[in-house]
Amino acid sequence: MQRKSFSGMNCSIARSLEEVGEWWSLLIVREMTQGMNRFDQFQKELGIARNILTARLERLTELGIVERYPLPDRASTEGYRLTPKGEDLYPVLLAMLRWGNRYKVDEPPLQLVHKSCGHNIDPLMVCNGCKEELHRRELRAYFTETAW
Amino acid sequence: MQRKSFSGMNCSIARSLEEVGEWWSLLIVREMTQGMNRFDQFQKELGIARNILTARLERLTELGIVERYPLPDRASTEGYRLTPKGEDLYPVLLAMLRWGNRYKVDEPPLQLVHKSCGHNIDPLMVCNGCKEELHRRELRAYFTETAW
DNA sequence: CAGTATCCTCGAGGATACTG
DNA sequence: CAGTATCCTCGAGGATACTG
Repeated sequence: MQRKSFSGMNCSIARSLEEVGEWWSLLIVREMTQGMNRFDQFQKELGIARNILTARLERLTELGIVERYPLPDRASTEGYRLTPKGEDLYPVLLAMLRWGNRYKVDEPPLQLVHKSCGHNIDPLMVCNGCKEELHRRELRAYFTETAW
Repeated sequence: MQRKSFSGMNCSIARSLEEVGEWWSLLIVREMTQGMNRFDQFQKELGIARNILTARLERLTELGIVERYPLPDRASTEGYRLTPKGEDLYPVLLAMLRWGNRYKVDEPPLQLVHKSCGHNIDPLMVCNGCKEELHRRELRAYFTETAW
């Protein structure tokens, strides 16, 4: 990103985008949530250029979103997997999945099932206090009015 | 995006990124959730180049995320605001805000308050059925295993 | 104030051949 | 199989002067 530094923007969303707001990053993370863990799997699955994949994996590793680990079956190589920080991107993926499903009627939306309760999932963003769904007008920012 | 078409990817996340996965788009949407509605406000607030802002607003409008509307106070010009489709990006912003707050300890995280219950919010992604927080291992995709 | 027009930079991404 | 190396394209983004 050749944009001027956005770290000074004091905005968590801008900072998040700085780390994973680039196309392939989130898709790689998605693959990892699906259990993909090897270079060629990502490459084949996503159709990404090999050099770019190398660069993305390096960056995600630097940022602590991805880590290497020894593959149990194949002694020679290491796989990639999400760190806790990476796992924590799951809600972002869910939110995007939901939105994408909702506004792309041309393709059948993918339905997710919650194993523990059996429910078809429409992921909901709720307040951890009252468990009510969050809507933007019901929120107030704590320190400033406009900066997130 | 000069990537080959990702519409064939059959992945809601990819399709979402296709629409708003570009840096400025989500930040513009964020500004709109904060009530910003005029060209120069976005430009000044975000520090985005004017021609780029024009392009982004056009694209967001084409995609049905943003719409024009007559400004009540100033008769001559129209403002920009989110459509329902645009408003529905709110959970995505919340998920990113949460993640950004969580992993950027150097800056004081912005706290959100839920007006209706007074709680400090840590937005939670829950199952709409059982209201339990969603974790990736508890989900099963309905049609295919790997495609989201 | 809300853009449009012009010109420029540069990095993200692609393609592909090669290597331990 | 997991990359690295090379070379290339092109569009996103910036800066800035101008206009109704």
